[in-house]
Amino acid sequence: MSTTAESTQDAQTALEAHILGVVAQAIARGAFTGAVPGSVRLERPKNRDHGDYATSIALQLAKAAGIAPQEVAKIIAADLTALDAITSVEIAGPGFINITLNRASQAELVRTILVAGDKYGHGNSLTGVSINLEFISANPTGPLHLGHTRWAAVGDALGRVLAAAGAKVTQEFYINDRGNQMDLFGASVEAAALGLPIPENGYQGEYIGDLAKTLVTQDKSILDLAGEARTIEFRERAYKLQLAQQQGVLETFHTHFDVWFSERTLHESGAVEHGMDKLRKQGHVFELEDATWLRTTDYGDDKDRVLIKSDGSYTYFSSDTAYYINKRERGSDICIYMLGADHHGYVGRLKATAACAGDDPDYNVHVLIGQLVKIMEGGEEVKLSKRAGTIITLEELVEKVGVDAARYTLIRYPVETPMVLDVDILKSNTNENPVYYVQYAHARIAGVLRNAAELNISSELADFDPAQLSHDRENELLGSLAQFPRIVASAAELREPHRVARYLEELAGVYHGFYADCRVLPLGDEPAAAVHSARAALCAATKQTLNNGLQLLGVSAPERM
RNA sequence: GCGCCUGUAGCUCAGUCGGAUAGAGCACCCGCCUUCUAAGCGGGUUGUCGCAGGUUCGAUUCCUGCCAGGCGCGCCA
Repeated sequence: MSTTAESTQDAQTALEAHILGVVAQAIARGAFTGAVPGSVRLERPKNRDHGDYATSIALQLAKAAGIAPQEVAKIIAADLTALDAITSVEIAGPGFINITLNRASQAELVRTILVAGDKYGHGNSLTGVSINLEFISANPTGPLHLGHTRWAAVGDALGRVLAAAGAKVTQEFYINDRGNQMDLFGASVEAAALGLPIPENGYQGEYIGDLAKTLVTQDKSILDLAGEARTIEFRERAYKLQLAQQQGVLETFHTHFDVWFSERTLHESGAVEHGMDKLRKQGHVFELEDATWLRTTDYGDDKDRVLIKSDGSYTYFSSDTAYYINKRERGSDICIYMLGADHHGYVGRLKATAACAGDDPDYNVHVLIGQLVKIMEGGEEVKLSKRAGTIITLEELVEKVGVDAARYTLIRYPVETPMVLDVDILKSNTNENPVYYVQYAHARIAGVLRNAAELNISSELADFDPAQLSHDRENELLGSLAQFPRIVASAAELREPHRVARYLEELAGVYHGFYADCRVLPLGDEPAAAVHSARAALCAATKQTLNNGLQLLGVSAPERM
């Protein structure tokens, strides 16, 4: 194996390729019969007695070979031992091949990590792919609530993960600033300002009164207007205020958007007509009972969808289709939608819309459906209701538990998990939150490295001797650090940023174990030795990896706690 | 009725292409600070992986059916 940084960075991949070569050779020379597999997968055994890596390839090949899996394993194992980086190869159980690597060669990973710095873990599996990531997309008619908050955290983290995998990511918020809801919103604020009852189905929250007050305080002359002009003015000004409020809250939540896309502009710019032309040319638009429809049933939707109602007005769906086409024309290869479970019925029509536009719905459209978040408080489920005033806003959650804990807690579960947040635990017992476990590991290392610097213990690569790292705990830590790049790659590929959080918890645990058993700095009058520098460098590499991982989640990596 | 999601320890939940004795945190019990952060470490207790079949060397994982819970099926947005 070469000693370049690149091949070291993914020693596992190199080893997998090597084993595949060995298998291919064995089959070629007739050691056993069968087809050469497409790939060989190594896994990290749960039990450390099973070596650093294990593969079940012999079990898979045994049937075609017509001999016992153990025999196949023996043939493969015999050729593997020739590799320098491999210390031992053992056959265990029904035919697993367990591989133990040379510790010094594994320790070279420290060099890889420190050279890569904040790029460690980044890859190129999505290089050249342009991804539009749309999430939250709330009406600008009120504060962001808990459902939005889950997407704010997960969406932003996913964007970071996709970018780390090499994709060109556009994080986008679609502002639903058109239609009945906006009108009701404006009328509600107007009514509040005038001291009139809120219109039927209008917005009831306290914030409506606050908005009204703010608007009147800002400019009393708005009350001099009359009729429709006044209603419109309230709507427009309240819209601006509410949107700015959402934007401000998201900024403090470290959730970034590259594009704030207004639904209105789709109509004003002619994008809706343009989109419809395109669909018409593809031959999927038809007229029925004075309405204009898109034949989404051509592509698996349960029913066709109306684009233009019989009264001549456009449906929300028409905006959606135009928006999709617009995204694609702006250069996005893949459009990711993050929707709540109450919108899962949209998947079919979104995919069908893409197909109607001539795209491949399996590639160009990816819809993530997030289950709703349940809230427990005082041992009871809090029913979220705008009318009853029991919605929990993003702002409130952050006030209660802080940005880091809120983001981390929401990110660490797969979105299809209907999660239950116990506000009491988050409020009263924040130490139990795993985010502190991970952050503490980072802060602990920072402390060690500060002390190392005072003692003139180098954690620099120039003084790094990989042969010093041979303790089981060091080896375990190196093994865990080595996983990071493929964790990031799989999180990106599967669109599951929670994998990064779970990995960080594991890494932090492994570090804490190392810390307990391996003294990094010299004790008392003990002279500084090479092992201290090596361990300090290992600490620096771990700190870098934790930092990179937390960065992907948008959670801070504190130097002190 | 049709469709999507979920069902794993007392609680909250991990467990991508099927792998070895199914894991973590919390909770409970017992140890560990006269030197690098005890927000930590080590040990112990806790399971019909919803139920029943099927596929195979092997199923928590894949397939089918059923049960339970959540959500959705507008010329609303």
